[in-house]
Amino acid sequence: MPQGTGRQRASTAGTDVQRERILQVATRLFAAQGYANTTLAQIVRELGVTKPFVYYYFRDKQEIFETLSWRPAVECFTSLDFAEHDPRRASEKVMEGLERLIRATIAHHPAAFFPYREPQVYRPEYLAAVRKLANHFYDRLCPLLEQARRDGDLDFRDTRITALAACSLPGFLYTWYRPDGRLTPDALAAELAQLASRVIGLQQRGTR
Amino acid sequence: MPQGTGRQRASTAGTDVQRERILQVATRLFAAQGYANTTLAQIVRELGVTKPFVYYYFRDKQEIFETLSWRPAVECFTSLDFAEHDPRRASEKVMEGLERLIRATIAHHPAAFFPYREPQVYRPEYLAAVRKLANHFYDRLCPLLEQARRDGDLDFRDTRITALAACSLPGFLYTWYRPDGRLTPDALAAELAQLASRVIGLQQRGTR
DNA sequence: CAACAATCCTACCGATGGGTAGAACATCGG
DNA sequence: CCGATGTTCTACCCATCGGTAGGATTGTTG
Repeated sequence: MPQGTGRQRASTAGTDVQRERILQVATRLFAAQGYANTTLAQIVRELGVTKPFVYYYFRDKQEIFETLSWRPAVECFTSLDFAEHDPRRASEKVMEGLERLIRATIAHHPAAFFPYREPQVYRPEYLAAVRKLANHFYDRLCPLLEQARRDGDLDFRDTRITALAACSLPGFLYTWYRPDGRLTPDALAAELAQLASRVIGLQQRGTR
Repeated sequence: MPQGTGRQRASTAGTDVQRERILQVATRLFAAQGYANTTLAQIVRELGVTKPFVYYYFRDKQEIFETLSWRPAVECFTSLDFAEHDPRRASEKVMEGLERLIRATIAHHPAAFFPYREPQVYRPEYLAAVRKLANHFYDRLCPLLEQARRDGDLDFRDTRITALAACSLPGFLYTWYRPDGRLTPDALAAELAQLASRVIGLQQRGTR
C-alpha cells in the first residue's frame, strides 16, 4: 500500500509536522505548475529550508507526489463503503455515496485529481493501487445502480456510462472550482449532488 | 491567433505533410506520457528522422504542443456557433451544441483536453486565447439555457453550475474513453447526449 | 559531560534533454 | 552546368535540476 499509512521511519511527533509542511507546499506548487515544472529548489525556497531537509523526509520527488496524492484518492474512492448490513434502499446509498464523493473532491481540491492529470508521474505499482481503489468504487456503484433501478427508484439505460457520467461532475471540478468562488463548498456540493441525481434518473416519489 | 491558421513559412505542398506527421506522432506520445516526459529524442526516433528535422518545422517543443492543441480547442468551443438568424427553439440549439461538443471531444481524443491537463505548458498568450474561446462558448451556452428555461423547455436552478455540469460529461471523457471500447463513438455520443439532456432538465413534451 | 542519534546544512556531482552551428544534399530555374 | 533556395543531417553545447557526500548542530540519555 503505497505510502501514507505505513511509517517508514520511527516517527517522533515533530517529524510528522515537517512532513506535512512539505506536503502542503508541494501540493500547492504541483497544482499550480504541474509535477515536472515544479523544482525541488522552488519547494525548499518556499519552505525556507534546503534540499537535504526534504530528502531527509522523503526518498525522492516522486515519493512526495505519491504521498500527497494518496489520501484524497482513498477518501474519494471509499465514498461507497457502508456498514455490512445497511438497511437503506440502494438509491439512498447511491445518492449518499455520490454526495460524499463530491464533498471529498471539493475538500481535497486540488490534490484530489492529480492521478487523472499526471498519471505518468507515478510508479506502476502505485498506479495499480489507485486503479484498484477506483475499481473498488465502481464495482460498488454499478450493482447499486442496477438494484435501485429494479427498485423503481432510478431510471437509466447503460449502467457503466451512467456511472461514469455521474462521476464526471466531481471529476471535472478541478478545471473550474475556485475556493473563493461564488458558492460556498456546501452549496456547491448540494447543487452538484442534485444534478448528479438527474444523471442517474432519480425518480421523485411523493412530494415535489 | 496562436498557430495553426497562419503559415509562418512559405509552404509548399510537402511541408504541410511533414508538419502533420510530426504532429500526429507527438500527439500520441504527449497523450501517453505527458508533455515533460516526452523527449524530442523519442519523437524523432518514432519518425525516423533527427532533431533538426523537427526544428525546421517548429520553433521549439512548446510550439508543437500548442499547434496540435489548437484545432481541437477551436472545434469544441465553436459547437454553439449557429447561423445568424436560426429560427429553432433555444432548447434545440443547446442540445445540438452539446451533442456537437461531445462528438468533437470524442473525435479529437486524446488531444482535445490537453489544455485542461497541462495548462502550465502553454505560453500565457496562448492560454489567454484558449480561455477566450472557452468564454465564447460559455457566453453562448448560459443565455441559451436561460432562454430555454423561460420557454419551459428546460428546468434547472443555477445556470452556471448547470452549464459546467453538462460540459463535465465530455470534459471527463479523457480519463476513461478508449477508442476500442464497448460502444462505437456514435453510440457513446448518443448516450452522453441523452445524459446531458437530463442534467439541463430537458422536459419531455409530446411522445415518450 | 561523554557518547550517540536525530536533524539539517554547505557544497557539489552527473545525467538528461532542449536546442544549435554549420555542413551536406537535393531540387530546380535559367 | 551553375547558382540559389529549400531541406535534412552530423556533431555538439550547456543549462537545469534531481540527488548525494559528508560535516555541523542540536538534543538526549546514562
